Amino acid sequence: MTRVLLVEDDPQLVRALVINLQARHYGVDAAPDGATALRLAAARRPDVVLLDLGLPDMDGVDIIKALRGWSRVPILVLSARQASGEKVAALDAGADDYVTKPFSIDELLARLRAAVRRTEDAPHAPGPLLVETADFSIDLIAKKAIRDGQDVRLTPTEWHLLEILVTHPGRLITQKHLLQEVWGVSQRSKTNYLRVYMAQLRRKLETDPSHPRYLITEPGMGYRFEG
Amino acid sequence: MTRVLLVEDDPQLVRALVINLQARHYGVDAAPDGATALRLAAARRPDVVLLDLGLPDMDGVDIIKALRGWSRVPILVLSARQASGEKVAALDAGADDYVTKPFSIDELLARLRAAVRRTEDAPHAPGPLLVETADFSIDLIAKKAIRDGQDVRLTPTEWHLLEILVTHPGRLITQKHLLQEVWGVSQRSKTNYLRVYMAQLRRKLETDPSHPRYLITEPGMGYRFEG
DNA sequence: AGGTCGCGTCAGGGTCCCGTCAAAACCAGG
DNA sequence: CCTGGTTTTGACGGGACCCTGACGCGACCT
Repeated sequence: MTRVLLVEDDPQLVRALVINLQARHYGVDAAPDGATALRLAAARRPDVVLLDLGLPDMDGVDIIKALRGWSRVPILVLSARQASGEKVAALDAGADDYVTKPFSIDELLARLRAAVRRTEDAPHAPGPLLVETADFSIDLIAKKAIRDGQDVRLTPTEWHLLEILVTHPGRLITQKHLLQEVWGVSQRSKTNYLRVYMAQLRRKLETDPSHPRYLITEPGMGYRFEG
Repeated sequence: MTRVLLVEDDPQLVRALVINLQARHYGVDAAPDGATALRLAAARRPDVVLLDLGLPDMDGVDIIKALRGWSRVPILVLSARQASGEKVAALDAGADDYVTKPFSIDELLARLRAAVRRTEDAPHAPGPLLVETADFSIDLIAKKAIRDGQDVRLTPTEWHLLEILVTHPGRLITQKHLLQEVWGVSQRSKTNYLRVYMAQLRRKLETDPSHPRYLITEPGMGYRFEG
């Protein structure tokens, strides 16, 4: 059974959608706000997320980013905003689709089927929520790094960088990609950023920062996390 | 470079989109009708398809079905029809997204980025992503070479050269082509580059570098990778 | 048999890249 | 306005990488 996480604060709309979804044999969890949504997403591991952007407690784009930090679950955004700027922001933050209210229920269901179909075709194992090594462990949901039983304090930039690396274990990530993702620039002239922050991360996580075991440099190309 | 196949019969819209796409460094092929579209899709293997449903020669849904018969390339549908029935039919036939005209160009580009991003994360075999031999194996997406269970460290130039050879197994690659691709020069006077770097690669990958089994020299012509 | 051409090998030097440190600029909260 | 933490710079030393030229060898041609 396909499990849907419905994130929506309007009880009336929730009721209507739940009825429709259950009639099509989807399993539905509902969350009225962002905090609940993130908690449920981690606990229930839905196959697809329906996300209303107009939530009381959090900005919608932040929810998308938070989810994308550890999961690649398809995200369909529902919103009353028709402005293209909103759409672009949500899609670039990692959403898969954007439907403006009011929408046809048939269309929504078709878009939902399309999103689910894609993940069936390419059965990517759902990303781990906890990355563990012999020396430290990274909790992607709680956004915490733990080393020798102690919490390691990471700044937002450090975390963003680390997140990209550990969610693609073994993969080489090019400097261009990292700069684009974390700083929004793709100029090769600012590789100092990378050098400084990689040094920070190694100092905080590696047992021997000058001979890193996990955060590996590939000269001239980029960096890689070895698990 | 990301290659887009644009299927659209309105020359004015084609022109506008081509300009916008090329400005963002996409490679664009254009097809004015369904038959051309299918031929180009097979010949050029685009990374994403922009498909107008209102073509002169074929029904749009049939084009989607024909494509889906052999390819999972993301398909973004453009259409003037707002009726949800059309959308449902297109999406259920295998389309990934459906944008109604008139659309904001920014939104279209954002949806296109979203579609491309998905395939990057889960690369569904545009070729073999893992090249294996009896002595070593090459992981093309992680950019890693492994020999006897050990990681082999390759420099950017070495990797670039190796990548070209192993992605065309058995094929002879001319010196001119290799020089052009890796060093941007096609002068035959600099074949020393090739000699030096081929020697490096053999030393790192072959069990008997002076009698290579995989990285074969074709005297006077070029090199070939034997799988 | 001698010559030529193309290839493999090696080592040195110049250049670019990376790690490191520290100071300046920035920002949010009190 | 001040303060602590964070991000952005700049400078520097060491090492990795790329280019280059020289040499030897074998194949092929004459």
